[in-house]
Amino acid sequence: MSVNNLSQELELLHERVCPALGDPTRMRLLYALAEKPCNVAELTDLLALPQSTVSRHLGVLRHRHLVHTERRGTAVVYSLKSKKLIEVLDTLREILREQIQEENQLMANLNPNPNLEAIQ
Amino acid sequence: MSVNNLSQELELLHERVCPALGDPTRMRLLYALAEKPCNVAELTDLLALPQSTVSRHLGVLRHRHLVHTERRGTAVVYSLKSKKLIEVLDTLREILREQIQEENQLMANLNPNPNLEAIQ
DNA sequence: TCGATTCATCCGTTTATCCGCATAAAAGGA
DNA sequence: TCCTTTTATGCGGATAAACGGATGAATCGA
Repeated sequence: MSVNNLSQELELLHERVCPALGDPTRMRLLYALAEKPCNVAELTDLLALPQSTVSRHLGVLRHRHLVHTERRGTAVVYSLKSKKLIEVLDTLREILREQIQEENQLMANLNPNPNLEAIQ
Repeated sequence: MSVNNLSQELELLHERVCPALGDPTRMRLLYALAEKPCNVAELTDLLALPQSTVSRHLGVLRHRHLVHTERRGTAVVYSLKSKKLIEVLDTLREILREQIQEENQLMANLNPNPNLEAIQ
């Protein structure tokens, strides 16, 4: 398979990689797996969500080859295939933090001393 | 505003940053703006899509404060607020390329000499 | 003030995604 | 073989997102 132009490559990216980042539950799963490999039951406990929900989200990651799976008896152990998704998530969190900081700055300028006003 | 735990932060990320990466048209817009600031008409030409479609996608980026806008007469010039989104996209493309390479490897193992077979 | 230009938004339609119960499928032990 | 444990999926309903034509809003020049 080859990718001929940017537009086509981004289409592929949207199908095959981006869905990993499109849901907060999947992001939590990725961070959990970055800590250590886990089976579905462990992840279900950790996230405190129904098993079918967790399995479905893991399926999204698995079908896109973003995680590795290994059967251990009746259990299936999931692990992260590449740390790069975590790098990406960390960078996105930096962007979020910069945004929030910028908002706070704006608020401070509009309302120089909110505490005093709230007290009095 | 403050973020107390990972789960909550990821929820915020999903609302405020991830939508930028959730659509191939928006990714194209981000790459276009990384080259140089553009107004909507220029982007509409570049992407060869209806103006309303382009404007709507720009709105998604603008409402999340991921791009800067400046009115120039009747035109509105959009520019990228941070290069970090481009870094993220580039890393995602690396992940995609690794995936594709891995698939090709698998194919090669299953079918050691596809060219010969195709010819003969 | 009146058109022309440029952009944002409204609207109805279509498509995609998420949820979780219920159930199927896979594996192991009795 | 039958039961238990663990995981994956079928299904229907709810929600969110994308699409693009039509229209509204902002700005400029005449």
